[in-house]
Amino acid sequence: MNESLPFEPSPVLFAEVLIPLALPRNFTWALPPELQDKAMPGMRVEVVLGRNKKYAGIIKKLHDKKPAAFDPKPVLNLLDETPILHAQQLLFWEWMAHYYLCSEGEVMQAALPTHFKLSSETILLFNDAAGEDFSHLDDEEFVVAEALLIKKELRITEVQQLLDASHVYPVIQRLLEKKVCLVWEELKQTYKEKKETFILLHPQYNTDEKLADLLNNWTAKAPKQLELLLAYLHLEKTEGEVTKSALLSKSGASADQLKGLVSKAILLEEKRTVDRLKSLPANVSINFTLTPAQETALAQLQDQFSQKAVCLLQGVTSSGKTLLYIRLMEEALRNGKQVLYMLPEIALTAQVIRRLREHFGGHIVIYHSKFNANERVELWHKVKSGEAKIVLGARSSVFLPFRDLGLVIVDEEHDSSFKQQDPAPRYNGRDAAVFLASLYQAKVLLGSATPSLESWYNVKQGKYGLAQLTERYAGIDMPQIGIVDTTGLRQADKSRVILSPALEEAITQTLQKNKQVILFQNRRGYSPYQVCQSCGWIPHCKHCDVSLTFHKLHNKLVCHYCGTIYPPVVICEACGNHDFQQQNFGTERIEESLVERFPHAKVARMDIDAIKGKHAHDALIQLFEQQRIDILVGTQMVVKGLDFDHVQLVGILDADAIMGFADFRVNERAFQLMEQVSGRSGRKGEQGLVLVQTRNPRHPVLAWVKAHDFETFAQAEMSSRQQFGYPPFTRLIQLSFKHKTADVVQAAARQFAAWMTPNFGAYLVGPAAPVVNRVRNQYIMDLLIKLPRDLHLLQQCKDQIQLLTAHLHQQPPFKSVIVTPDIDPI
DNA sequence: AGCACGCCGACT
DNA sequence: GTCGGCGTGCTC
Repeated sequence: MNESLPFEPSPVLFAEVLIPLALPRNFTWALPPELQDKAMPGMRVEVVLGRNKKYAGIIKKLHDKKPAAFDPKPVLNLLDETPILHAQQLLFWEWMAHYYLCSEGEVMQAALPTHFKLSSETILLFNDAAGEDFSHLDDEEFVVAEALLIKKELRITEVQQLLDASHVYPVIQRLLEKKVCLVWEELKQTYKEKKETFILLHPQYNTDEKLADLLNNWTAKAPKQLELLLAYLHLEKTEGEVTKSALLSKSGASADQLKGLVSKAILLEEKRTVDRLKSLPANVSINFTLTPAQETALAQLQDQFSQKAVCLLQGVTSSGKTLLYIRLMEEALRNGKQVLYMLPEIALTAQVIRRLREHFGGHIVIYHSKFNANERVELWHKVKSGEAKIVLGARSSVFLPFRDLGLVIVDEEHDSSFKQQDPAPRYNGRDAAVFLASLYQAKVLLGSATPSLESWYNVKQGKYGLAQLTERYAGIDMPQIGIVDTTGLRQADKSRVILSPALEEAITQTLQKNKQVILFQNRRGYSPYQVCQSCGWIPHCKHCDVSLTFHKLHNKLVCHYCGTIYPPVVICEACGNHDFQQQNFGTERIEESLVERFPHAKVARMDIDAIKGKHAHDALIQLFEQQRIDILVGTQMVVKGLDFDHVQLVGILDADAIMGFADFRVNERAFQLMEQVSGRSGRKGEQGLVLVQTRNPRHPVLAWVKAHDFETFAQAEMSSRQQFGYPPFTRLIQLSFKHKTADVVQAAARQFAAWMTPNFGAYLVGPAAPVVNRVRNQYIMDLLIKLPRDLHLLQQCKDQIQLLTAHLHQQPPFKSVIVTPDIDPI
């Protein structure tokens, strides 16, 4: 019966496991017989890596090929009974690691909620073999040894409580040497279900009669308890169920009074597991009609989706793109599919959420950076089971384990915040979403008023479908744009002008009409700093090649690159003078001068410094919506995801700061930004006005913005991109080399470039030192590669980069040079 | 990412 | 003479 047949599948013996680390390749563990028929890809396993470090890894593959080069260690445990993700996630992670040149472990690290990752905790075990003779121990060692003898094991935190927390490690070290104890690592499950105590009426009063009996015969004693009981009965009637905390806070009773009722067996306490994500009724209400223009666009999209996986919806600001999204989402829902709606984090405002909740209620879940780890685990499960139908989230929501994804919407698709900059994986959420969708045969809708040139190119190539909305909703005109030439204008103190007379006049008029004003200030290059009045010296960071930003609120200097905080400078390091001034050209300074000039207007500031936490942001938006603020000054935040009905005037205070960057995307960014900003002006009722202050009024971008002419802009920009060999006509890869010695990075980068030259010499730019050439005491060199659009060449180049990086690390002088590839840098 | 091993400087 | 710094390499 059980003889082995020649074609019988061999038993699965090994598991390729992903570990949340930047390992160069995936590792393999052996599955002990008792786990072999339970293990499945996507389940977490407990494994030991190295001496005794434990990790929760994820099984990627099961196989029976014994590795030749090493003897795999055994998997200790299966941590899940069912996989925590779908097969698509593993494929998605693999693609991302390959495409963005990082390890699958790094992708896993970014993808999984922290509580799935489990941290290991060091445990001290008593070594029975050492015996109980502690005479050779000093006082502190003795204390720990005694405790260990009794408890047999201690965690580090417990040892810290036993001793003076400052020096537990040396003591543990000595105990280890004297063999009194052993260490072991234990995996700690950090996800905790949320429990809440509910209050119930004791079953002995389960009929009205018995209850009435109890109330009628209440003794004169304990009137407070009677009061509490009545409060309970009221709450129970109105809310259905009563939690302990709600009862106590609403009745104002004390915990002791409740305890009294419980001990008399009148009320009962019961602990129940509850859901952290409050659920709303899950009904769909689509109760609006589309304009003819919207209907046409919707039909176009539906038509194109029959042939194309990705469509672009280009619609001018307030053309009602969201209504089309809602229609498509509803359609996906009707087909039993899930929807991922991605937008830039900063645009994920209460206003946007409220608007979608109106239509989809409890079908929508939100995923953003303010979520805590426990909430993320619960959301993960809801998405995996398919219970959550629509996910509204930022970049990282592409990692959620969709069961049956039917539609992905990437709103504000051009936004650069979809690209993750710092820790690997340096992925673009929009592009990753397109790939993810392909795994589910789902459709992707990219939406923007000012599409990225990459997406526009894909439309022109026929790869993406297109629908356009060229007029604003409800027949509002596009705002009128005025260019204010500030050349020659100077403030009394000779500093650059903040408010031109023209803008001041426009503000006055707008305020007179009881309308609101938004003033936009690009933050870059406008951070407050300290400067010596005698010699112009500016304090710099000790570890980075940047000047320090002055934070007025905390009266501190801060390095925005490494985060180091310094006290304000009093003595100039260059000339010894004591004459320091704070230059603050930021929104703060603008706010000050507005208050001065418009003393009766209510002015508020919205930037990272003024907004602490999401709630302050939402609160400020509400105040502005309710017209309790007249003038709102801010950075990017004021233009994303917000619609205000009474804004009549938008001022762009310094367009030169937007247009003056030395980077090939300046024009694209400038156009996008100004178009987005001006879109805030003129909603209900009349046409809005936008005033752009510049010293370069003939800049071509301004003309396109003035005409709201995306297509002409795109055409012009495309031809210059083509001419200079930039995306979308090429693919970029940026390599950063970092090392603590300037000469070493330089040599390494040059060496690397020299090795690349035979195959890719024509495409290299640099190596060169970036503008900020030292961060955290590491010198930096950048090498840019501009590849023609050719998938084979791209792959070849990536392979070559990985090979040469390994090769570089074999050269003794370059061993510790860090090489970071950035694919499709922004 | 940890962690151990190993080779050079500032102390008992 | 030793303690300890961190540079380097390895972990299935």
